[in-house]
Amino acid sequence: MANRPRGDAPPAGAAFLLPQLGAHAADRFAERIAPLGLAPRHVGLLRWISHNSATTQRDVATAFGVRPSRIVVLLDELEELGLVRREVDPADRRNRAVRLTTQGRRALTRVGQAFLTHQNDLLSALTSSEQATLATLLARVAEQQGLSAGVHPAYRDDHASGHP
Amino acid sequence: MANRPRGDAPPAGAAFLLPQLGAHAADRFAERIAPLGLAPRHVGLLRWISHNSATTQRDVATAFGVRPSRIVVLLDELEELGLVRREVDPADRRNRAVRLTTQGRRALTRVGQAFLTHQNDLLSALTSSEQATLATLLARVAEQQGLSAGVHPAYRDDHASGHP
DNA sequence: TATTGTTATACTCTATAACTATA
DNA sequence: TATAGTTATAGAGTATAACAATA
Repeated sequence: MANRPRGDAPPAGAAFLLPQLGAHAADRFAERIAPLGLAPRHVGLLRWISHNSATTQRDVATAFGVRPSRIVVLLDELEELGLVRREVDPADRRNRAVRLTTQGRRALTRVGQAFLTHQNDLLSALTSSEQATLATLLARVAEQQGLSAGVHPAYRDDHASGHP
Repeated sequence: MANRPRGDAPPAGAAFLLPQLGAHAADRFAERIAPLGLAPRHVGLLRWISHNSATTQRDVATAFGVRPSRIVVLLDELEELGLVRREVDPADRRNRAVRLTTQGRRALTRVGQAFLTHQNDLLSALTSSEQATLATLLARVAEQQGLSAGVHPAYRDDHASGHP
């Protein structure tokens, strides 16, 4: 697929390679978890829920910096797969306590395995010490650019601040 | 925007950072060229046209591995901006010879400047020798993963092979 | 009949805003 | 009235397929 346009010396710097490789990595990972019925956008959410049992949807939305209605859709999909449960909070019936099901926990384990396989394959061109160097350099760039460490690009949102 | 979900030790390996930083880099570059009326998906096309004057749209589609109708839309946008011209080939009136206008050449220059600024900012956390190391490592990963050097992720397509 | 380019249609993902129910 | 969650609507971007013009 996609031959290289001939007759054009392409830039080979990191700034050009990053979007290319980033999209590639995301695609490969997506392929690996697709059989589980999951997409990358679900993974961060699953992880969050597994670590913050019974959070409210509002909390999730705030934590990821997205609108509540976005969370609704994602949770619908996860609930459809039986990986997540919404329970009305008896104390304040407006709140939903979101929890992982047993299936959800199992799915998260499989996602973790898929990620390790993916990682191995993606970086197989490099020795482990080179992989570490790469990770360090990327982490420094990420930090300087103000990227928060745990947030997957799938949760980008424009609403950022203020009024809905 | 998008706080880091608390209580969760995030993976910090290259495989996790790549999609995150790749998306970030793409977004930042997109912001820089947006004032020109351009998006990342236009850039590779502009560059191709500048190096292969009077190509046919079919050739472009083949080179980028996308369907011809995709090229139509992109060229419509570039023509709208006055950066590109389609000329009917008198020899075979089915073909359109695509050329950069003077404005198109100027735009491409500005895009190049924008890219340099972008690159400087994006990698400012690293020394130049570290930037070179990063580029080398990324290039090796890209090559092993079968990524062709000149193709921007904006041109990904699923049709890959065979029959339309 | 085969090929180039175009148009029309549909689908995915997400953002925005209106709405319901609780409080 | 204010807040949690939901539903409805709309928009961007792209894939797919039907189509017209030309060969």
